[in-house]
Amino acid sequence: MLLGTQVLGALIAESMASVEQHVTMPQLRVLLLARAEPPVNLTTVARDLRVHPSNATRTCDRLVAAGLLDRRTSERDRRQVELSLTPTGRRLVTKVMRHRRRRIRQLMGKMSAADRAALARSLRALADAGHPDT
Amino acid sequence: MLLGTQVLGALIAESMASVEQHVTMPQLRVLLLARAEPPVNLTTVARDLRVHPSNATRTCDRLVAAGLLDRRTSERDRRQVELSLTPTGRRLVTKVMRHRRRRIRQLMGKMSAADRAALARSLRALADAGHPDT
DNA sequence: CGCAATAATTGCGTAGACGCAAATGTTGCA
DNA sequence: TGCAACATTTGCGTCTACGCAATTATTGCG
Repeated sequence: MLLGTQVLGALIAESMASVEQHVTMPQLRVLLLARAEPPVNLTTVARDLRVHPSNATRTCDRLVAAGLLDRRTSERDRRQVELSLTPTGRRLVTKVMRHRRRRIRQLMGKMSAADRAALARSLRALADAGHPDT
Repeated sequence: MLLGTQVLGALIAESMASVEQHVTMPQLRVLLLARAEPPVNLTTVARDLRVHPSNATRTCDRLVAAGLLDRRTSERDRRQVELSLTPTGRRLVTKVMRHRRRRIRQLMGKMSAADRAALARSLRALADAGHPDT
């Protein structure tokens, strides 16, 4: 069990780290969050990353500066900001995910078709367990 | 598939990050490496972490300062160093792994027994695929 | 209206990770 | 022996992450 997560962990860490993608883990997490449920406000980001709001602000600063994230003040509540991906940001996330998918496929390629199918089923069950909503 | 890795990824990242354990990811990776095949030399660490040797040195500096790692010059080749865990370091790694095991068990607790068994089997197959030796 | 609560930002300080270049010590081979 | 190759370290500079305290802008309620 731990062995499996060891492999997956290393794999995910590697592709998530998005080595050549020029984004750090916290940055990628913000992008993923912004992609999942836009528009996101800063408090949500801070809560999700479990960091102080000031850090969330600065991480977003960098993403905005990098042209990956769009930050605008909300119409409904002008205290809040609305964060969403720019087209470039969307492309980058897609690229990172594709890279990750490729690595996973590469690893799984060494398994038998049956094992592969079983793994997919199991991970789906795990996903359902860990993320009941949606 | 990706969903599953998403869940596992978050989980692993969280427990690996070893939030309250006072070690960073690179540090933990060094400790795990040193535990897996001691004694490790610095070049190996640098290669494994894919960083410049100077960084490996400094990460080890911190671990030594923290009393988690033992660094001594090799007898056979006095250019090299031999890195190994101190008792404290060993205890810490054990603690981190136990924490991680607990989190995994907690998550898997929400799955049916059958799903759980299937997942364990699949991950073992994955581990074998990604790590044929041993 | 006035004021407390809320959202975000900014200034400030700290720590870790990282790369590069230069320096040091050690080994092994011509 | 002498020198090139190797292992590690040190000095230096940069970047990101992070927390805390103080500040600004905005909202909503008594």
